[in-house]
Amino acid sequence: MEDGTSKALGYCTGTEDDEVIQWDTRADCDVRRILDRIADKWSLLVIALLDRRTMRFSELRRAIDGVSQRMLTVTLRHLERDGIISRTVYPVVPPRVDYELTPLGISLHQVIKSLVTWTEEHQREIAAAHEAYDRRVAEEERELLQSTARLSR
Amino acid sequence: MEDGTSKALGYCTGTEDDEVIQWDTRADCDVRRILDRIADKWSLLVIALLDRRTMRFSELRRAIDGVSQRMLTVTLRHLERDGIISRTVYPVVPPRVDYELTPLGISLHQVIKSLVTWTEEHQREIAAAHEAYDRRVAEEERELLQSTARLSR
DNA sequence: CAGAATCCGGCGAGATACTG
DNA sequence: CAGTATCTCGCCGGATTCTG
Repeated sequence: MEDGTSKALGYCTGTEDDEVIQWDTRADCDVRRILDRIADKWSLLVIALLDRRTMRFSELRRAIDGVSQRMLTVTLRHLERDGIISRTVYPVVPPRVDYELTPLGISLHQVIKSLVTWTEEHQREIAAAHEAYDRRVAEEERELLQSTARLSR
Repeated sequence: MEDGTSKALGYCTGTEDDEVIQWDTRADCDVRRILDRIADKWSLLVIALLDRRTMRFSELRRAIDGVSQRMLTVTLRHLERDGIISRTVYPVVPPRVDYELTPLGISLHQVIKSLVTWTEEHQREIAAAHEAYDRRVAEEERELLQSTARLSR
């Protein structure tokens, strides 16, 4: 846990050449953490769901449907540690735990939204790029096969 | 390769309940791809570096310093397939390959920048959250140990 | 120089079983 | 209900070796 933090710091402070790079390599340590968090398979879903209201563990589990209880726990712990969500335990039987976005989490959600918007706006371009790329690769493969056949005859 | 795409599509279209979730689960397929890309350990660096100018393979390799040639290749292929960067091969000896951001890549870089900005603006809050969380966990651990000791005596 | 191919070690994620 | 604990297995990423 703590050694992960220290390792990240060491890695970042260990940048010996500050010639070309300006904001990215330095920001790497912090940016990477956040990016890894929001790019995490489940974090996005959790943040999106909690944007509407506070939810219980099993509620999230059912809503996401596909997440293992372990990964949901891990995800929630990470988000909590980052201050993105808050966790409230009610000392009742049966146990009840509520999760909700913190102000920090809400502001993060705004940024994420803009990213999602960008993606939605450009998904056709990306899909087209995929097609073009795959077609080009297939074409090159065919040419390669033909030239090989030409050599062997 | 291609089965990955079909699998992702199948996974996404396989959402049977459209009750609570609105933009995220549907966007999951496309958003996830982009997020996985920009959250990828090296993609960010590549995009940031290419923002300034076109670069050769070995230039990127040297600039990033820490990336293996394999991962750089994989990263570049992914970005190329997504239409984020373009790859230009010059048929000369020794071989020369230039990489540069496409218009799509440039626009993505803008969005990423805003995310980085958010991160930079909130890194202190996040660090504080980390400290608070770790302190709280340590505290609970201590209490647990004390109650255990109390029981055993 | 710019990769492709291969092998391999670590760890992240799933499944299962157990607790308060 | 809301988790922990443990085990296993897949695959991701690094190192190495080989081409055009």
